[in-house]
Amino acid sequence: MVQDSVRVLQAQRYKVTKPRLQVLEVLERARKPLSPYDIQRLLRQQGKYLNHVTIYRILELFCSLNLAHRILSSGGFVKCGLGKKEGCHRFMVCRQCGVIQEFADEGLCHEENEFALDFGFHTEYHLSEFSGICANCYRKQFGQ
Amino acid sequence: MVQDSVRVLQAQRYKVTKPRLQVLEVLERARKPLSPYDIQRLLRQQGKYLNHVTIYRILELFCSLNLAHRILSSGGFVKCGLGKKEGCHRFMVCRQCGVIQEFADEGLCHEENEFALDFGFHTEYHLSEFSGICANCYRKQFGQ
DNA sequence: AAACTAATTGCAATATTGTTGCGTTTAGCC
DNA sequence: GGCTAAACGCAACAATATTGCAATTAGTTT
Repeated sequence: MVQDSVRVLQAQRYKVTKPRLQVLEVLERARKPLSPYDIQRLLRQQGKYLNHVTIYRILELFCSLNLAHRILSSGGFVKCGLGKKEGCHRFMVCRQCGVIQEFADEGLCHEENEFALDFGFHTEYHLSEFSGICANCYRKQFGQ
Repeated sequence: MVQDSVRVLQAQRYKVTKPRLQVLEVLERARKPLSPYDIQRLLRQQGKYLNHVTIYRILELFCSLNLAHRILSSGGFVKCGLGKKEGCHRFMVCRQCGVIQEFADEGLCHEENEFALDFGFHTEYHLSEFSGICANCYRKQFGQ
């Protein structure tokens, strides 16, 4: 999975540096929104040090390349699934375990746009975040 | 409109103070997302001074009473339309003039929940923000 | 209308988060 | 191995947010 992101970097002539790989790995493993300072803390626990400025800049780059995305409700960053269409990001955040899932659904996107258009609003970009209980936590809590 | 909010405060035995009224009025008039410090600046221009801590606390209260809502994409606060169902806030933010419109749509909410449920995700709360061009700006730009 | 009291506000100090400029290091290339 | 632009680290700073406590005030009671 990290390898996919590396290919995107290379394709755009961005250097594949140690800091960038480290941030990718942390995001990959977490599968939860991490703030820049979260990332710094996690790396420090592995004996690796990155300056926070570096982390900010790396995350900025990743977002611009759609390798990462910012979860707005918490401010944290998550690794993006690749190949998602721009303009429609849908995240489900489990309030119990914090795990996030990313989805793209053409149909729903279209309907949302139509809905807005009924009010004369021309949507260019929309984001939705669902907060609730993920399948895993639900099973644990209520049995299957 | 401010009067509606005042009634909510009174109903819950919260004091109707000068600072709270001032914040309500600023939010009411702006119809755009304002950060705590935006609010402080705007009030100062009217010769009124509020400590930023006070503003933070007032906004926290307003959000808990559903009198205000935080727009996540910008971090600003907007005055809520009253009587909206909890669990479904939908905002359209005009990227040109910044104006926001709030909507509640049962049908769309339901569909989004169903969509999530297909992935085993039990939605409790979801928020969407649409960014685009409002009816007004669209008309100005492209004629009616 | 004055006094009372709990809620609210202001203040000071501090913590957290985010940004900028510049010198040093390093990845990708020859 | 050396070259060079890109990337990183550092220092300083700016903006945003939080906490504890003393002073004030809204709403009530007398």
